[in-house]
Amino acid sequence: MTDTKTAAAATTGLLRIQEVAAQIGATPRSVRYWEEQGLLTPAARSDGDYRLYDTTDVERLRFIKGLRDDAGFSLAEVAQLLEDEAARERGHEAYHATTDPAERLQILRDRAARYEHQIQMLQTKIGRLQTMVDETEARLARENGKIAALTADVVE
Amino acid sequence: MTDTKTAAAATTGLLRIQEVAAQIGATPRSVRYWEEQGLLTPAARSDGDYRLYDTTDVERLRFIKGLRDDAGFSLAEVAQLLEDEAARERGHEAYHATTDPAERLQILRDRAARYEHQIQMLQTKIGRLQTMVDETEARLARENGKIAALTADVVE
DNA sequence: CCGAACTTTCACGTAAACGGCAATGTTGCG
DNA sequence: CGCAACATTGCCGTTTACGTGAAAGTTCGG
Repeated sequence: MTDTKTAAAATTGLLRIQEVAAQIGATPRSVRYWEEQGLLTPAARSDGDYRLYDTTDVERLRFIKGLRDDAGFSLAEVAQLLEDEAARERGHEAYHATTDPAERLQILRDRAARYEHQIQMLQTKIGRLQTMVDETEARLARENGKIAALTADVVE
Repeated sequence: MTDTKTAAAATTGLLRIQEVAAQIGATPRSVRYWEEQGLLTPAARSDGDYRLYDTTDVERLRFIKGLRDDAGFSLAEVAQLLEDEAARERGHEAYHATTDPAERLQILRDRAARYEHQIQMLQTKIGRLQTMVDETEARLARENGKIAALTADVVE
């Protein structure tokens, strides 16, 4: 049977720091540090001031972790990439509910532009890595050439 | 006219630390640190114990820099990837000149295997980055969908 | 309502990857 | 050979990205 903690999480849809940390493969300390550096703000706080995260938070955290571990960006660079996306999103949430379509469009277009920028950065990095692969493959081919020559020698 | 320093470099084919550092876009300090961490050993030393680098050293340094800056590997990981390639190469240089073809083949195959391993690592990283690109593109598509819907609303 | 487990903030500690001296030695054009 | 420019080996300082308690508060099943 699911315990109340899990049930509470199920009903509210909010997770505590350890749960999200586990989900993304990080430590609570890291998550707090990332918040300290302005990379995200938990969706809510409990009565006792516990950090509570929703699914978009988790998605964002996952992205942050990917940018750091996989792409090798520094937290400062990650901050740049994400800008204050979260702040804007929350800030615009109210906006979004009340303002006219033109405003909404602006917000959506901004977000789309940020995504495009992120894709750009990632692809630039992929390009550099691909160059390294190409160079290494060239070296490999050279070695294979030598190997072929030698084996021919040996056989002959 | 080229000065004697440059001429000396031209005749010997060996460069001093500042020159190689400039060529690869690093500082002499970094290059010394990398050496300290066992990532390479300069081809030679001058009478006065100046570090002297040859072209394979430069190639190696460039690769190290790429692995760190582009691929985001730690120096420890770079060391793993390169193993003690340099040591082996220099150690085998004599071997290479005297030993039988079978020995030579072994050396060449080892090197080829290391290259293949390096390519593997790099492609794994590329894969992870590509995944991130895909996810971001999915988000972008969602935003574009919303944008389309909204513009339709506005137009209608 | 109690205790175990979890969380909070604050503070200090640390490993990695250098930067920046200082004191001393080396190179090499003039 | 003399001197400016560069190099060498220490060694300490710095930044980044957390780790590791400490002290106190919160949650929640029993």
